[in-house]
Amino acid sequence: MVKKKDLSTEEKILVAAKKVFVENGLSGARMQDIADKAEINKALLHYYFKSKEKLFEVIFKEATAKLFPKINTIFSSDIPLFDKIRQFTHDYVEIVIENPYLPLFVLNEINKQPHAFSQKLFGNDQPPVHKLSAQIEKEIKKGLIKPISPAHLIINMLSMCVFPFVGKPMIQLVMNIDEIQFRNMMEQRKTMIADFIIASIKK
Amino acid sequence: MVKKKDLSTEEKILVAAKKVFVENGLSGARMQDIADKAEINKALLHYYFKSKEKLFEVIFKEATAKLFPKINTIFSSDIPLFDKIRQFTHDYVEIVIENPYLPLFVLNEINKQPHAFSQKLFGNDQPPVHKLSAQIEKEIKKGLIKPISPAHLIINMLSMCVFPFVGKPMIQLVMNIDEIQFRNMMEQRKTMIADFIIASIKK
DNA sequence: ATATAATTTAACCAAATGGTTAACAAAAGT
DNA sequence: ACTTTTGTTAACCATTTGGTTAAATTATAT
Repeated sequence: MVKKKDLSTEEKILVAAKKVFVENGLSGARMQDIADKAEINKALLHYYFKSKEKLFEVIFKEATAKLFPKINTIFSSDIPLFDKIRQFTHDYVEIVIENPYLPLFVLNEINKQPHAFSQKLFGNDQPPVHKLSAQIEKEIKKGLIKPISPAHLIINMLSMCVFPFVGKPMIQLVMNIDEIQFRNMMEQRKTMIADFIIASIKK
Repeated sequence: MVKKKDLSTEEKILVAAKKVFVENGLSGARMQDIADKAEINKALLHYYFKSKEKLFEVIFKEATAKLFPKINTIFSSDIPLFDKIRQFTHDYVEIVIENPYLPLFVLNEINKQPHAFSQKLFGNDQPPVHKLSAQIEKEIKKGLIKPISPAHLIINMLSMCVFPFVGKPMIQLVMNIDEIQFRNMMEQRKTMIADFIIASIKK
């Protein structure tokens, strides 16, 4: 457990802000709440980060920086399809296990301002789905996997990786499981998702 | 297109409130905004629904009433497993296509207050997963499908049904598709998800 | 030591926000 | 006709909230 006393004021603010923003969203977060959690005066927040929006942007960028580059890298890497599926699902679930509240937070904000976000995340580059899509198409043509729309396959994969975290409280409710059981299940999903997908598409 | 003039004041409020709450969440929604959209005075909101929270609760209940009872019914119905999977995924995707913004809205609020929500939704009854779980276990023992944890299978199914809507703007961004293309894909998923699952688990 | 820059705080402010009040209008009972 | 209930509004209020200011304290450089 890291004690806040060991951190610089700026770090303390970031730790506190992350928690408050992720729990409450942009509009639900209170600057006073962040200040209290960071054990500083509210004016200091504005001294370090000019406004609520500016502070939020820092937190949000940190969050997306964790969640997106990995997709990019693996999607466009040069390994065989099944390996790619195994690696992506494993690594992605691992990332999200370490940051279980980020997906819902990020998805919310993308929903609220898709345009602003698109530019920020991808700039002028094309998102990296095409390479993976092409790879899937090629495997189908070669007769190595069953026919399936690449878009759907990718959506399925992403869904099974991310959704359990977005729907965590609901899943815990419906399935009546506690934190530890949930965590264990997510650990299992690191390999289970790939097995499930590959079983479905391999000939 | 239904004109608001034809609706009673209460209905006008509900229509407006649903839109504002679903778009902005509880904390992000403004009572004035709802009043404006319903073309009434703000005080009337408090005349019909005592407070913001009360109004929210009505909207929220309406939303969950759409999303949850279906799960219940199908999960505990007495049809063969594959039929059940086909029916659930089809019906559920259909419901969510008609209400694409409800899942994110509902998941957010469950996240913010899981306890209050649990009681409201299920009361004292057990959630209805057990029957489906048992059915899956039985099929595995009979050797009709490959071994898989029922919990994971159910989570996978739910993920593929719901996530595309929760992550809609992100998916549109990453895959570079417009509203119509997205809608078409979701239509396809009514049958595709079941095919995908069954292909994975059948022997 | 002294001047300069970086941190930190208490007090304050304007705008936004949920909610109330009192008066008025329309509808429904009698 | 008139009394009561229901529906509607403008004006107002208290609180919350993001943000500012000016002064004080601490660290840093000269």
